[in-house]
Amino acid sequence: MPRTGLAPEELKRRAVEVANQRIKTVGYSKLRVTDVAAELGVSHAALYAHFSGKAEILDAVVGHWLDMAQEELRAAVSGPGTPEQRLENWLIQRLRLKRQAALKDPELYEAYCQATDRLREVVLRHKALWRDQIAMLLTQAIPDLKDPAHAARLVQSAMYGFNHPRLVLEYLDTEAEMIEDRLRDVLHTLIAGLRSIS
Amino acid sequence: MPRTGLAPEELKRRAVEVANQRIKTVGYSKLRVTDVAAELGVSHAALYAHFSGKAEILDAVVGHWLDMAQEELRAAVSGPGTPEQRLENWLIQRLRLKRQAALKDPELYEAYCQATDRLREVVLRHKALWRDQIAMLLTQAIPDLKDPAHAARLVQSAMYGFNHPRLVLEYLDTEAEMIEDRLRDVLHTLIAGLRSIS
DNA sequence: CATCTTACAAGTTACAGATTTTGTAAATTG
DNA sequence: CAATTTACAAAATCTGTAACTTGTAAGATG
Repeated sequence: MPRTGLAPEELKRRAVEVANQRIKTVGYSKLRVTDVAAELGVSHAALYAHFSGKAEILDAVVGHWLDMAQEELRAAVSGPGTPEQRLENWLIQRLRLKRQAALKDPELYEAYCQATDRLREVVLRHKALWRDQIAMLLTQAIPDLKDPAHAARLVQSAMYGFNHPRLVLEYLDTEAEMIEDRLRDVLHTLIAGLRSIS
Repeated sequence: MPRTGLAPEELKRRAVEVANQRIKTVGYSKLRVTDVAAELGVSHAALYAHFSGKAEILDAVVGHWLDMAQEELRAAVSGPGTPEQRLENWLIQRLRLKRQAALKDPELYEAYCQATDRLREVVLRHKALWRDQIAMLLTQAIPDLKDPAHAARLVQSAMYGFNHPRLVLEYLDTEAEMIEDRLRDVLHTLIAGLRSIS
């Protein structure tokens, strides 16, 4: 019988919640698993029964944040407008979410940047997910598209300069509208290109 | 009369040369203006008569390196092939130069990265120069292109994910061919798009 | 009198020892 | 016996201090 009176899953959930909160308040670099454990009222060693280490806790926090973002993006996919407009919306929305996160919770965003730098599995999983979404929208936007997966990778490559977490940070003090206009420009030119080639 | 027996310009040239060499050997972060001065046989304060500070020396080193790169790229512009091929060549060449620099002189490349991070004037000047070259080649590749400057900015935006100094570093252990193929893909799709819109 | 040196304040880095933190294993508890 | 704790080694971080660097100013020199 667990002395915390919590099911393992519940404890994990709470640990992630506490870690998330602490990153926001004390900062990413000062997150200590000792403190998280203390706040949960257990010894730090107890957490090692549920997480393989600090990295896995961080991954869970970042994963949770990515899941939230994923959820918000779903709306753009099934929203109104032509497929091309929806793809544009989706890409713009993704960029805005990152910028907002970087402004509102810089420390949490830093955790995401670090996870990206280290190519953590959480981030790779979401990148693949995003590529699938782009492929789907592209297929709708360009009916006779030959290789959606290839085209999606192409679009993602061209968008990397707008979407890379660190570059988003770099542009944070640039007018959002200017960046979004450029993104749209690149996207529409690419789509025109893909249409003319198909 | 200068007690070094050197004209100001000559001393500046030598200082940059020494700084360049020292970055390569002892590393960017360990470059001391004291050491540069010592190697030139003058007191460190003497350099402050010629440079406004350490940053300006670094800028001169990076500027010199960028000028070399610029020189090497000129060949691609006036090389053989269709304008589209020349543009492709030029972009690929630019990427390769960076990758080679990052591999061969990592510390010097780090200086360049830092200069980019801090948006030093040297780097901005060269970015504008590059954009002009792209605009020129685009004009040749797409005869009835309406707004070459705008198109060049578009291409540069889409290429940013390939060309940003830090991202080049990030991809350093990825197969060059794979990245170059993606770059070509993006470029040709953009050109196809620009053609179909014009 | 332009060029350089010495002298100096303010800031930065280097380093060594103390303290914390991380992660593991053996012991404990319900 | 699963969940947790205590105990502990290894790694990372903090702290205080000495040495070094940067940049400035006042003075020296050809």
